[in-house]
Formats: sequence, structure tokens, C-alpha cells
Amino acid sequence: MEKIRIMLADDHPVARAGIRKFLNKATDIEVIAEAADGNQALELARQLSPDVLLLDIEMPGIKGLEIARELQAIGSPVKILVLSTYDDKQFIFGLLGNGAAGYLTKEEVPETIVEAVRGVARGEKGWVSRRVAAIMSAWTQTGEVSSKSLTPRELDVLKWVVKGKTNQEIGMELGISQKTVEKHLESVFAKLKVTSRVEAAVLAVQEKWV
Amino acid sequence: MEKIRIMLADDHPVARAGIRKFLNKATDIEVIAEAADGNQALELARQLSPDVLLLDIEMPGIKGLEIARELQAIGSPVKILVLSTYDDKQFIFGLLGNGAAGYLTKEEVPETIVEAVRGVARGEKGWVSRRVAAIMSAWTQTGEVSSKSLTPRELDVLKWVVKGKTNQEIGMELGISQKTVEKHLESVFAKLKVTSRVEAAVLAVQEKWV
DNA sequence: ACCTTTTTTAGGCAAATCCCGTATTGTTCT
DNA sequence: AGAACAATACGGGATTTGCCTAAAAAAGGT
Repeated sequence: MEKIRIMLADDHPVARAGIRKFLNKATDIEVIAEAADGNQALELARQLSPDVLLLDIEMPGIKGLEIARELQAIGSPVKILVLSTYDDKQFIFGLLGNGAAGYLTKEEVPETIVEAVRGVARGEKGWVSRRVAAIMSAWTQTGEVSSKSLTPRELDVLKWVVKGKTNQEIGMELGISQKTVEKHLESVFAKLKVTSRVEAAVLAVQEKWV
Repeated sequence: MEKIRIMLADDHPVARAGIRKFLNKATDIEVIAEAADGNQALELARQLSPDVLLLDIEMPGIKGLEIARELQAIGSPVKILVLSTYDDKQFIFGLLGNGAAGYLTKEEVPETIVEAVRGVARGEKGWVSRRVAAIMSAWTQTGEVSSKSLTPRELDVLKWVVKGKTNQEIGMELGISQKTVEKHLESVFAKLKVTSRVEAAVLAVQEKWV
């Protein structure tokens, strides 16, 4: 029987050791490499083409999202299974929408991780742990799935709002009139369902749009 | 020779396994218990009185800071060694100022962790990894150590600002006049060296004061 | 008991914000 | 081609903010 060739990417030595310990118990899985930062992860994944890349998204160097995008862009057959500390929607959405085959959080028990590895190795798409699935279904209930994406221009304006600039200053910065800035902001408020620049700025920071 | 009795508290099973693996290699250390959430950690630490509590600060239930405070309050002899993902100043400062004997980040190699365990078990105070030490020294250079703390009332006002309330609404909420709210905000701006409520709110969110 | 800080209130004023219109140009999808 | 949307711009008006000065009561520390 062919073993599943898997590669670990995590900047925490302790975490790598823990994962390895459990994966080693599974006789159908073989850990062929480890990476401690983003650049190394991308490099090794390209060279070795493992069946599964178990990827932590918070690492020094290239971030998980970029790695997923890059591997997808070059048509790599590597299946990416994200193992993250975070269950924020921008991460789950971002990764699953950019080439990741699965998403788990680190609270999962080891058995779930092994199960997920087998799942994505078989070719399953969108493998998520029960915990992540619960979070995702909660979004659909509140109807805030894709949160009506802002236009590039609106995002420009919002960025400057977060920096504490006034509408006039933002107008200068972007080479448009103050009135136009206000107009963009009105749209932003409507889309984000907020009523003030402060709320919009706080949301932007919390959701890491900046 | 007496072995160092150590207890692990981390909500990630994988992380616990990794740490355990390395601590087991050290013959002078014995892992006597594990906790997966804050309440369990506090409970077990009280009952077992381990020599060292290796504590992750991000856990469900009671947070690391509360655990440290509580153990210090009841005069527990347990030495707390924080093992965190985060190297933000509010965490490092908060924990070391509230009973923690040491602070490491998870990027550290296992050898450093073992070394730190032995250090705090010997009774060393303020054991920090080289990485954390570097971060701390960077603060003192930029002179932004204690960042002129806000008064309780100013913090109250700031909280409501973050929620997007107007000064009038905040006044209602706190049972004071709008003018008073404005005055508090002026002080907040001065202390934080910002010039608008948006900047203050963003800062409050980023620094996790809310 | 004295001094400092904190918390509170107030009036005034220029600037900024937010909400309501309308309108032109260009792109994109059907 | 027509519909829908994005981006631009302008005006009016009610409200809010940020900054100034001034002052007084309450709390806390030496």
C-alpha cells in the first residue's frame, strides 16, 4: 500500500513534534519533510510534491494564504490542509477559497487531524472539522457570509479612515474631492451595517482588512 | 534526586503532546498532569501544587492572566512559566507583573523550554527567552514602556467610543454630561498621543484594551 | 492637614461628520 | 442595447467633534 506522503509547515518546533508523534502512529502516513517558515514551506512543497501539506498559516516569511495561492497558481498537485489557531472567517474563507483542501483548528484532537489528512489525501475538497463547520453554519444563519465586499476604492478610503485621517485629508491623498470621499464612506457604512467611521475603522482592524 | 513536578496547561492536544515528548527526555522532570482549559488548570494547580505550571495564556474558560493572579492571591507556591504564541507587550507585562516567573514564546526550540523549566524551578524570577528579552529591551529604547496608563474613567469612555457611540450617548450610558465625556476624551487623546476618536479606538482595539 | 490627581461641569467656536438629494462617466453583465 | 454598478462630483443642513478656557468637588497619598 502506498503511504500518504505528508509535509509539515509550522514555526513552532513543539507543535511539529506533537503532530509528528500522532501521525507516526498512523501506519498509512509518512512525514517526509518539515518547514519552519513560509519560504521554506513553499520551496520544499515545490521540490518534494507531497500528497498533503499540513500548513500553519501564521509563520514568519510568506504567509499561509500566499503559499496556497502560489501552489494553486503553478498547478501543484499538493493538497493543502490548513491547521490554524484561528477560526476567524477571513482566514477560513480566504484559505478555502484559494486552494486549500481542508481547514482545522488546533483545538482538534489528534484523531481528527489524522482523519482530515486521509480525507484530503483521498481528494476530498473543503474538509473542515466539526468545530469549523459549526462556525461556518453560524455565518449563513446570520446572513453575513461574504459580507458584501467593498470595492477597491471603498477599501482605499477605509484604510485612510483607520489611520485617523479626515475626509478632506483622504481626498487629498487619493486625489479626489472631499465629497467623493464622503460618498464612498456612505457606501462603506451601508455595506458594513455601521453608522459611523469609528465603527467602520474598528471593524476593519478586527477583521484584519488593513 | 527530586524530580521537578510539572503540569501542562494548553488547549491544543497536539501542543501538549509535543511539549510532553521533550520534557520526557529530561530525566529530572516529571509531567504530573495536563489541563485543556483555564478552569481545569486552576483547579488542578491548586490540588496538586506542582513545582512548575507551564501555562498557555490563550485558553477557553479562565484566561492565563486570571490564573496567575488567582494563584498569587492564594499564596500558592506554584511557579508559573508562560508559554505563549504572543509576544505583545500587554501579555508579557501583564503576566510577569502578576505572578508569572517566566515567559517564553512557542517559537522557541525545545531545549530552551527545558532550560526555562529548570530555571524557574530553581526559583529564578523573570526568566524570559532571548527573543522575549530582545522585545522588552526594544521597548525601553523607544521609551514606551508603561505608555501612560489611562484612568479607569477614561478607559470607560474609550470602551464606548470603540463601540461607535457619540459623546452624548456615552454621557447617557455613564450617567455624566456630554461635556465631561469630551473632557475625558481630551485626556485620552493627550495620553495616547492621537488627535481623533478614530485613532484612539483603533489603538484600543490593536492593544486589546477592550 | 496639605497637595496631587481624578472626576465632574460649563460655554464657545471652527471644523468635521453624516445624511439627504442629484448627476455624469465608464465598465460589466445579460 | 439595456441594466446595473462603480467612481466621480456638488450642495444643503443638522449634528458631532475637537479644542480652548475656567472651575469645583471627590479621592488618594505623604
